[in-house]
Amino acid sequence: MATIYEVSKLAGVSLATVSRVMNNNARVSDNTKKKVLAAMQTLGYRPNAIAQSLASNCSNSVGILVSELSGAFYGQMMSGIETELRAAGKHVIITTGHSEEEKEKDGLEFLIGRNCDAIIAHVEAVSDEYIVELSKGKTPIYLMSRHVEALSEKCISLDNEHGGYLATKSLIEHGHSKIAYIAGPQFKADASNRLQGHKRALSEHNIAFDETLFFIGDFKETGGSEGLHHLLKQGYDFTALVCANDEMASGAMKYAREHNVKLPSQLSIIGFDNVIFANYLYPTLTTVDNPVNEMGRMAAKMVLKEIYHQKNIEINRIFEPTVILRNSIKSIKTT
Amino acid sequence: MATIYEVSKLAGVSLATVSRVMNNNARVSDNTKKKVLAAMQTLGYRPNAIAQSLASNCSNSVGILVSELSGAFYGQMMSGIETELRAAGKHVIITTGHSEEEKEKDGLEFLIGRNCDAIIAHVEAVSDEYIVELSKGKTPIYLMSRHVEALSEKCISLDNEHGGYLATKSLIEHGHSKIAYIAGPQFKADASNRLQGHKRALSEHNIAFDETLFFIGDFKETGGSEGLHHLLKQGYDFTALVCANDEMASGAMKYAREHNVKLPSQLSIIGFDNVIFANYLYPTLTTVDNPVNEMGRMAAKMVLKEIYHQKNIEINRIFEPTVILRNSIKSIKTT
DNA sequence: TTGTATGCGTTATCAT
DNA sequence: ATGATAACGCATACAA
Repeated sequence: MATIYEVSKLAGVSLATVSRVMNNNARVSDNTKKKVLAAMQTLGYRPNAIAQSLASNCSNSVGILVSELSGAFYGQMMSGIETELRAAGKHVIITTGHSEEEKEKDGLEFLIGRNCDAIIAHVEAVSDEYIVELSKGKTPIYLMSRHVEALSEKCISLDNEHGGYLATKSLIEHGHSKIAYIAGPQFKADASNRLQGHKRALSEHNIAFDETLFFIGDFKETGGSEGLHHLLKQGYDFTALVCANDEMASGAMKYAREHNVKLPSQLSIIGFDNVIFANYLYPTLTTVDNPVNEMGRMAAKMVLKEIYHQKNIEINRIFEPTVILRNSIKSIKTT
Repeated sequence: MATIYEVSKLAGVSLATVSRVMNNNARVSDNTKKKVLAAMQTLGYRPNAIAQSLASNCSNSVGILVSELSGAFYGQMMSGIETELRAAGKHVIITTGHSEEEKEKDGLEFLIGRNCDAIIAHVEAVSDEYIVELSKGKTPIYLMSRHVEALSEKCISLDNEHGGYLATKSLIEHGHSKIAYIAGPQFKADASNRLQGHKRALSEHNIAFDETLFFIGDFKETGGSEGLHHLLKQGYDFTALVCANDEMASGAMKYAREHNVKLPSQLSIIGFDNVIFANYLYPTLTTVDNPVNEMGRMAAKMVLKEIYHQKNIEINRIFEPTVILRNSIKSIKTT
């Protein structure tokens, strides 16, 4: 690996001059510039980003922390962030938190230690206080899908409560009143907010929340199948099911088919997130759109504007969920 | 951000001593160790990974390059790599190549510039020569799903040709002989190898390859629906369809349903990759298992063994595809 | 066991 | 316009 020193020697100039042509921020005569460029070429010189970062205290890279690297939801989010940043010549350093407090902290600190110019995090296990404390450091932290009051201008979130409300309301408007619910892990704010919305829709239509029609899953396919298994085993009847995300909905749909529950004639299902494959399930899944990809792009735009000082960027911090009607809900006659 | 210098001052020792307790590789008296630890505590000291990396020429992090951050395939791969590495206390720096030569090079050089101890890459657009050249640098490069002769001991790959062969053979064994094929982008080695396998299975059973039953898609859902649209439009008849990956299979399945082609009675479909949701489609998708997650883990193990010198690790560089029989293939009578 | 001094590859602040 | 030289925060060979 050639260093800037070797380049300077070959070009017959000083270190400083080489550095100048690299960052072309200062005047360098065309002649010497040419010599330096040539030297770089023949040596196959590549700047050492680490050294640049240490000296300039700027890494031109932003850290991303997500819970998992797999899963359509996180994929869309990362993809949105990266697309926008990459277009601006910035790089992304991704790591994971696995929804565990220690790992999230570890990941966050790793990112800070790597001198990221900013961090975009989707954290679920660490406390608000911890985040606020960390935000006092030199690395700005932006939060995805989470609202922390003290950091509200750095938070991008979906109105999950409203989404949960819409999902259940949609079922009610199709004539359903016996509605089961498979929730996500309640320590996740997304999950608990969606559930709150569900309860609001219920009470607004004078339907009592029924504990026996309720199950807490893991936000994965298995959570959906286990949930439906549990609900069916109870023997209580219900005509509709809300799943707090699409993965669980797909698991429930599969379980239903395997146990001869006709979809949607015997059971209507609505999911949440509108991940890509929701549209490829059978029946195609009616769900609540969660524009994660756009939210990711927006997070990226925020750091582009606030950290890298790009102009003419419109910011929007709250995203609204919308119901995507497909074929997994059947209308039933109201008596 | 407190530095090692401030810690040393507060603890009343030298820089070197602080450094020693951090890396606890040299003997330090319990007493002074305690003092240093205490000083770190009260200052909330966090080592600057950048500086460590510059000084030690080791970053304890490995770079990953994938084409896309979204998509079940890449998700499984990244996840496998990260799981294994994280368990060993190493971090991962992920970036993308978007299947474009310039971006892949850019990503690779970014990773090298960040001083990664090794790189695990899934590159599709850069040439073998470029990779070989890059491998002569100080950063070892491991290749996922790609075989480069000169670097064969650093390549982890699936026998895609065999997989393609198995897929078509499976259809043939179910009595099909009119078999259409929706391929992936042919500049991708995976895609072209799978196609080769398909042709081999065909010729082995004396079935001529028919250009009219062939379409090249984009490895995404849209490729599958466009492909089936194209094939159906031709008016030629076929009873079975091989899709070079599951996303395209799901797209084709959706298109089939929308155009009243009964699955699997009128059309049998087999996919490739066995991504998670293949098991949640309807009918559940018969496909060729591509153990990307395990392959990711294996790549991680290779760097753990060869770069970080961990012992007792078994290495396996070639993975075999297997057919996962589900419900998307119908047996038909052979005349 | 502990401290001193030097180097890692850049950027940046001075001069010239 | 260009060249010395001091940071940047840490690791490490060498001394003590």
